[in-house]
Amino acid sequence: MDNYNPQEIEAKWQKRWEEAKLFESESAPERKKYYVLEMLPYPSGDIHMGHVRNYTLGDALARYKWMLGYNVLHPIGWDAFGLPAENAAIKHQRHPSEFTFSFIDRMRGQLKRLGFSYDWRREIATCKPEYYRWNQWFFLRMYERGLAYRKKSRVNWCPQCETVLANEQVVNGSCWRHEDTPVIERELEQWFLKITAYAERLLEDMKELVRWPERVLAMQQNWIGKSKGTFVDFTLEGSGEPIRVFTTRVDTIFGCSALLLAPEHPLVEKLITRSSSPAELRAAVERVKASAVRARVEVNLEKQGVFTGFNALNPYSGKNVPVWVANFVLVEYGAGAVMAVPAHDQRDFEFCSAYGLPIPQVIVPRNNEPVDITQGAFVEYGRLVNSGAFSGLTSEEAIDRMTEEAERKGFGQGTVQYRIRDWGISRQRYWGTPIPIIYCEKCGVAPVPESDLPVLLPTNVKFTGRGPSPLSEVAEFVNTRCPKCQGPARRETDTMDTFVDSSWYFYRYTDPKIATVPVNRSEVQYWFPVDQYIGGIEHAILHLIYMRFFTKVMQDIGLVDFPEPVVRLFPQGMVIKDGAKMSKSKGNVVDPTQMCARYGADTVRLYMLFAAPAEKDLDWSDAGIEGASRFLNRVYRLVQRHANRLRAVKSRAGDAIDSGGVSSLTSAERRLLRKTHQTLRHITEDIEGRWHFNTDVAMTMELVNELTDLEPAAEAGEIRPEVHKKSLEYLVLMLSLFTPHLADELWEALGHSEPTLKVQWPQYNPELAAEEEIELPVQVNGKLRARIKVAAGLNEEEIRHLAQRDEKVAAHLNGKQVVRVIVVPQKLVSIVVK
RNA sequence: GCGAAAGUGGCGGAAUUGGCAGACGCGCCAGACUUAGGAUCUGGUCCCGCAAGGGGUGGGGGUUCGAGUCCCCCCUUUCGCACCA
Repeated sequence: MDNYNPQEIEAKWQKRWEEAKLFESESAPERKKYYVLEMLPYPSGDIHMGHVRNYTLGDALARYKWMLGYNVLHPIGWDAFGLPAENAAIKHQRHPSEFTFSFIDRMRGQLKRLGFSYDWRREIATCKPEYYRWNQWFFLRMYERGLAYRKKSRVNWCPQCETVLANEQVVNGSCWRHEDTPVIERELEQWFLKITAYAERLLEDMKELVRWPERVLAMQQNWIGKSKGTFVDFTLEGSGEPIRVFTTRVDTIFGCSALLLAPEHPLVEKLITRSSSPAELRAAVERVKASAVRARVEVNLEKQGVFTGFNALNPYSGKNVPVWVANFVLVEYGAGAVMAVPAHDQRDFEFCSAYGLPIPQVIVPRNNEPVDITQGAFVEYGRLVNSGAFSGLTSEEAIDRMTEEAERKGFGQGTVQYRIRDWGISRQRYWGTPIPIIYCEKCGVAPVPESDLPVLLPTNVKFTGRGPSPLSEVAEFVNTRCPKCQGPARRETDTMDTFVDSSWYFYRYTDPKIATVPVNRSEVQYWFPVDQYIGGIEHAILHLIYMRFFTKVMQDIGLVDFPEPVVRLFPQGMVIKDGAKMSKSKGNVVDPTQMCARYGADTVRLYMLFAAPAEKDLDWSDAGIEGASRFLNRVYRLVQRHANRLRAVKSRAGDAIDSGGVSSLTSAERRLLRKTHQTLRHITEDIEGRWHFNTDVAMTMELVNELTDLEPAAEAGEIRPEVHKKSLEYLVLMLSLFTPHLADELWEALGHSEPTLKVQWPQYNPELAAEEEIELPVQVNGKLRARIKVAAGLNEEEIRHLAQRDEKVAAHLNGKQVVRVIVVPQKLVSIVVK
């Protein structure tokens, strides 16, 4: 018998699968479909273990659904635009597309070496004009609808990337790609997508996402950050100009002791001009502003502010409060100004304490317990005091009534505010989708006509890594004609954030070559929604919220007729080594390709599934993969030992043995079939539900142990060949989800000609899976005293007697009074004595 | 600081609804085969104890016949958010 040779087996089956076009699927309205989607990789050079884990999970699911008879769509592609290729271009003075396409070729080979069941005909690369022209198309549609707009804005700038970062790409004040590079702020004219217009729908439609993990929804909810409150207009003393503040606690407004403006608030400049000592005030405001900028990067910076010298009138109390500029007030949220209520807001408390402003209490606890507001703010709801006509109301009542009054008298209104900001997509980079906009001196901003798409990236570009965007230095690109007046004009030279690419790529897979529209409606109709999406938790907010946003826009422009693209989401854990994320700098990277060369793809895949539950982090262990390899060797030898003998035997499928003629089985056969069907039951139920593939693998190991233990019985004729073969076949079919090459090899050895993917997933037989004799533990006063063996169907009364008659149990009952006997069917017996 | 998740042998992890804690694998120990073993096979392996027995799921309390699982308090770790008014 030959030894298990994964290299040979895997090459053989990959070739056959490809020749048989095994993983290619077409829409077929009469067939039930299943769309398995995995997050597409960035072509960074090599597949890493995180990808392998992600794709191994998807592959097991896809294979399972195939065997159940579904028409399965299982595609892959490349998230091919992005900074690393451009940075490499700067370093090596070669074009980013060279790196990108050679990396794609290399990584495609690595994925193929792993034998994943992709329909490679559907492969896409987002950096190809055939793809990115549709990014431009989407941009134009959004522009028409006012969803794409330009504004001058303060942006996060990463000095390392030399580009703008979206808010969500800033992690703890640093660039998400460069942990040690703090972002700085810059003012730039930028393109934005109006995701805020969809805030409510993004929130509302979460109700449909019942198969998404709670924590992802919680993160998104937090990110959208809806809060209900009231706008209140204070009046600037002297000029009478209104100053609007936003508050969620209008009930506390009688306790307001100052009005605080963000340093960037437009009124600040006016107040400086009108000030009696403008120079001094300007300098002070600049200091506050500087500390505010720092505070956005650092944490817990001290609250600072400066009094402007002006007062404003509180429309409820009729009292004047001083107007300050404060470093912790955000200009872009709410109204850019807040009322400071130190007794009932902790931040205001800290601020007012620092500057000696009064701290009047206007809320008392409902139960009238005293609170000490000299130590900190009382922030809970309660009952109003010292609040004029509103005194005595509860906070809830007061918020409603006071908001009503503001609306009636015209100095404010109820409002809903969101934390989410519009999505800035401009990047001062080359390797991305050009934004299809032309600037004409006469006509202003003009969108590129749809018939002129795509706006192609020029190829003759210098990558210096310095100065403005590379595109702005390519005259042939920049200089163009205005689509309206045909006069000379300039092109937009910024490119799009690559999150645009990944917001709709999964639609393109359904018909990746269609040249007339971004997505083929009838194909989408058939394949959507995505039944299962698998990927890293790190995309919980960014990618997964942009993707939802895009689908809603697509719904509005009539491309699709549903609001949510993904039914089920599974975020898998990271692959780590020695407790840390794998990274080149730490030198703890394990290369999947090397592991394939050493152990074979099946071993790598099995280990990925076995080492940890799929949603948890997986700590790579060299000893662990050895174990997986050893197991597959055992399986190979086990099946091959019997293959010759059993090849011609017809396994008993669907006949008396399977359909419940349990009494016709020998006890060894029963034992074997029980384990077989228990394993099948476990795996079937687990894939449909929990996704603890580690326990599925463990169960197949137990089955292999059982098959090994029963070999003497098989040799002695206590297990008929057709039963033995049946069990081995089921083992192979179950393993085919995890280790498909080995499974197909063994399936062939057992005398079959078709690949396991074409075989129907077996159904477990509950009667065969059931235990006939159960070992019941017996507890006396909560302590385990004995185990009794009883027939599975025995009634409670008989069990009760058997338990008490047991020798060891009786010894503990001796001389005591039995108070209670609890029989839990199938589980245990608990006897309480006094 | 706020929010979420988690804490089980030497290690990765099982225990799906409150019911035999430690499945399965790694490691380790002993043995078999062997010129050899980083191959393979067999047996053992939570702790204390010769045993009977006792203890044990981060710590402390509680509910229950019975708690890894439920409740309260505390500790630790990871992740997310971090002046959002």
